[in-house]
Amino acid sequence: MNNKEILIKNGISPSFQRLQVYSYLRKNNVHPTAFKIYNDLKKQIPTLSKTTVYNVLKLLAGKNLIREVKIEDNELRFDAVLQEHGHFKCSECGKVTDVFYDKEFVDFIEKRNKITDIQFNIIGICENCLNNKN
Amino acid sequence: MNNKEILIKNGISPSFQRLQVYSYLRKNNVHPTAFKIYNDLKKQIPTLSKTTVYNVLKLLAGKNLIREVKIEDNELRFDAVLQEHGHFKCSECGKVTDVFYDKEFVDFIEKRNKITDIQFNIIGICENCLNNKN
DNA sequence: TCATAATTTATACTTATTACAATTATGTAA
DNA sequence: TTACATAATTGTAATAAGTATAAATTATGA
Repeated sequence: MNNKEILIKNGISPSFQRLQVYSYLRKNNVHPTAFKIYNDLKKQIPTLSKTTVYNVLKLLAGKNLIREVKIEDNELRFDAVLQEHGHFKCSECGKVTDVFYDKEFVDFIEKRNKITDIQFNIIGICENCLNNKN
Repeated sequence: MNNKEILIKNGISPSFQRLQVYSYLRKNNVHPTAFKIYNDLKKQIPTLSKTTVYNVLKLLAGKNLIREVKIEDNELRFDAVLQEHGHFKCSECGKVTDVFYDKEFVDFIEKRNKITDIQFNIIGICENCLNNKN
């Protein structure tokens, strides 16, 4: 199923801009901010508006096609990998990588509460940056 | 060791405002936002400035006496419970409660990377709100 | 008491996100 | 095809959290 079909299946009419934003997120799996998405896509779509990007992101997140990722203040990032996982952000190089964790204790919480979102973010310095320092 | 002594021990001169903010966080373990702290304390300290609250919070966080907790956009919350744990925020009543989790896989990550902060936030509907609905 | 440093305060600024109204595109019935 | 209704996009202005800055106040120590 391609990106266009996924949008349609989720009740989103696949306009050009929506398809571009969604495709960008699925291709560039780097947890970009809204501004980065806007900035990168503007090269291909010069008329693109920042509001559109925010609208589309909100729409996609509402349909659970992407996930909002909150790591640092003033930057909401987005992720098209839906499998349950956390994130590690290197405070040196800024890269955000995925961290997959055991579901056991999440299941425990889920027994009594209704979970709608999990944000698991680890901030630190990655192996690569640690080595480059010495 | 009382709050004043803790501040001194961590190299923070215990001014009235600093002591008030720190004591507030230790007493009111509800993960308040900076604005809530400011608003509540202003009743006792009418001259209190928002900037002071932000300054003190930053100072305390820098000395690891409190932890910044990022759960939803546009609201940075603060926590004086330093034991490693996550948070569950009920999207109905807004309450934030603590969730303690197994350290095993964090240790795994720590073997190769340097961890400076962990943000583990679960958003959902709490038992209480689920029951009240029916 | 006075000088100096530390702290607090008020104001202005930055920046991510949202609200809103105007414009443009799209799909359908005549 | 045309006209119209609806949906989508755009640009601008507003909102609000957090920060920078500098002035004012307070504390400290000789």
